[in-house]
Amino acid sequence: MTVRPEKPTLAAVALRAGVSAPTVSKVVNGREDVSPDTRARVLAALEALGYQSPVQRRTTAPGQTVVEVVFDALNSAYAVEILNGVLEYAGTTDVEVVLSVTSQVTGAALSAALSPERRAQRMVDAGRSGMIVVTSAFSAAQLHAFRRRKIPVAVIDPLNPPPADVVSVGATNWAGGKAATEHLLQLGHSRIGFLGGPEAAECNQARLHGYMAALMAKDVTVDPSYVLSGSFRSDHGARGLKALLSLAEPPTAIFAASDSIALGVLGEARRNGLRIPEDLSLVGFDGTYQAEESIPPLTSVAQPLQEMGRAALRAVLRQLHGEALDSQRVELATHLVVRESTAAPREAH
Amino acid sequence: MTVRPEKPTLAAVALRAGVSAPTVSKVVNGREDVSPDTRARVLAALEALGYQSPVQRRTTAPGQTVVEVVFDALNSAYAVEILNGVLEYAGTTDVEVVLSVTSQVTGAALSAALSPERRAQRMVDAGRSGMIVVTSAFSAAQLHAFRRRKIPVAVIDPLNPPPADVVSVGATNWAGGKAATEHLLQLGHSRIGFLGGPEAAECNQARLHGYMAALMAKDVTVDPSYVLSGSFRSDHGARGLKALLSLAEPPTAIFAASDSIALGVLGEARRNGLRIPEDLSLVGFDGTYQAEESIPPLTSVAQPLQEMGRAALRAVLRQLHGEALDSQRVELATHLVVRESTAAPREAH
DNA sequence: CTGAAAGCGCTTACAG
DNA sequence: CTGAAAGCGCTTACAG
Repeated sequence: MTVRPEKPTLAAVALRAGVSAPTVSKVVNGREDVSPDTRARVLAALEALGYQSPVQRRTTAPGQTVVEVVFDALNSAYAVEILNGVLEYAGTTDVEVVLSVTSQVTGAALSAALSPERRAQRMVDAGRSGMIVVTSAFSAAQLHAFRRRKIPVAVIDPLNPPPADVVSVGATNWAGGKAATEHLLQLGHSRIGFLGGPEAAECNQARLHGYMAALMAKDVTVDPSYVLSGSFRSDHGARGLKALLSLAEPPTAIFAASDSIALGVLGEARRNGLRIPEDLSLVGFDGTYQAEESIPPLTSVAQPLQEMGRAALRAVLRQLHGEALDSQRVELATHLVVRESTAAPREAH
Repeated sequence: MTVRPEKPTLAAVALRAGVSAPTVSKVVNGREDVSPDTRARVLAALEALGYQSPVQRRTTAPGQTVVEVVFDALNSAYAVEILNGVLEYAGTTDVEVVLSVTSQVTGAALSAALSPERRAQRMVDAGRSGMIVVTSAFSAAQLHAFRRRKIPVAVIDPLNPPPADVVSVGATNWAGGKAATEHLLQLGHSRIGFLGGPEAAECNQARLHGYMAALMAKDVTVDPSYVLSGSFRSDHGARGLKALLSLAEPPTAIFAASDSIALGVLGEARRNGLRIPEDLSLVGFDGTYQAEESIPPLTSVAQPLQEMGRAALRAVLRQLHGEALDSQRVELATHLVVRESTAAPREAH
């Protein structure tokens, strides 16, 4: 827990502020009968010594470790798998998991209204031992505010690049993107489309660059009209396929940067009478049960999502206990799982 | 919060136990130097007065409402939708959501070792304001222990019938089962199979009886070999279809008691070259995005899962605030959503 | 093992 | 407004 060893007392604050203990007590408890001048001096001393009133301390359960997991939304198998990993490790380490979701209308409005400092202070007051932030955009100022209050944070696949000193957990996205594309190249495809997630997301960029690296290694030129970033949701897959099919020379294979995107492609293909894999090969990313259970089962780059959840919690607990981290960046291996959505192109020679 | 108005002091406990305050202090703090006899008397007095040590009180954040949501497992769209409903309402009411899952190996072992009383006491010590139990089997003794400690509980679709005085939230399962079956009858099917969830689960029984009611209303005899209960997971759907197809006269339509079961049927049908809906009509239950995104999109009985989550939290908060409940049983409406997995049977006349 | 006494951190009631 | 004094709930150190 590495807290200030000597917990400051009311008397210590009083001494520093040059007032009596009862006066400090009044300020702490929000009484009115204190002169503005005295109040200011006491507040300064309170802040300087980091005093916590019994009521404040009450909200900080000592001994019990509470980690808040923040998702932008809990609407994908990807998110649920990560959560399950966190929960599993939390169960073995007696850690409480508080769950929150930022995309909720009211929640978002509320947190938007809070300054980074106030938000971080809220976490302290609520007794959070640490935080895991998944797929959300956190400002550097916010992450900094947490650090200043000694709340360990780990981010998983953040939507924006985190500051260098924040622990981040992810998968080998570049290698995964490369493996997916190489698989399609090996089958004989050369017109390969890429349907990506949010352009700013680092994990998406890595997948895109893996895709480009594989193409360039085979001297296949990257056709910019084949690359469509947007979101990890299935509607992007449906719209993306529509756009690709309207090209003069549509791709014969698609690498989708998430299984959800791939499922959107699958649905749109069906509506257009395109068979998969006969007319179009399709590779997804994530390797959730969605890939396994889809019809046809999806070739996909599997991420160890549960392991990522566990790794994030492990990193938070390590920081909390003042242990050294092996690395500020934990990167777990992806691997291509070939199922039935990929085959040689029809016009292959 | 309706807590005991006079919070009991160490001195009061000492008086009742006939010992001095320091002795009670030792017992509370787990010191060894107390005779077993004295310890027993003090513990009895502690229990009788409901004394909480400062450390215990510290874990009970006053003002902050913390609700624990307990799932047997977080492995279905059904569970995730309910959770999202809870989270959404929690966000608007400033309630903290602690998440736990009982099916985890370690977690299950741990809670199995705990007596109902100790488990309930843990919840009190951990400062839980209330609990929402989803699809889990809780013993009457456990639910009783919570009630004795004034922790409001709401159960959603419990695996075992809860005691009459426990608030339960569910959907109109009987009506939903009836609607699904009537839809198939109307299309001209008369050989309709039922693939159900756990036999003991009340929601499953209601769906089964709705199915039977619809058949009986049309004077269709219920063929017992057409009714296969088991689990809500997809593997039950795959095995169930296999079993039904091995019958001398297989059904021409199947009502699956969950979308996951239906997806299992879909996969197995595909492996057997059976087209849906041409060769076999299929109705699911739950109406999650899985039904919407499957190929073909699944006709399904939609449950208002998010609303169920919200209703459960609302019921917990009502009890917490000492407000009267409209009903011990909240039952929300289901409705049939017809998509593309149902059609008239081939040999219809 | 037990508890009278001292002490700690904080709050309350009130004199100035 | 301020703080000396009294008091509260609990713990600690130690005599018996």
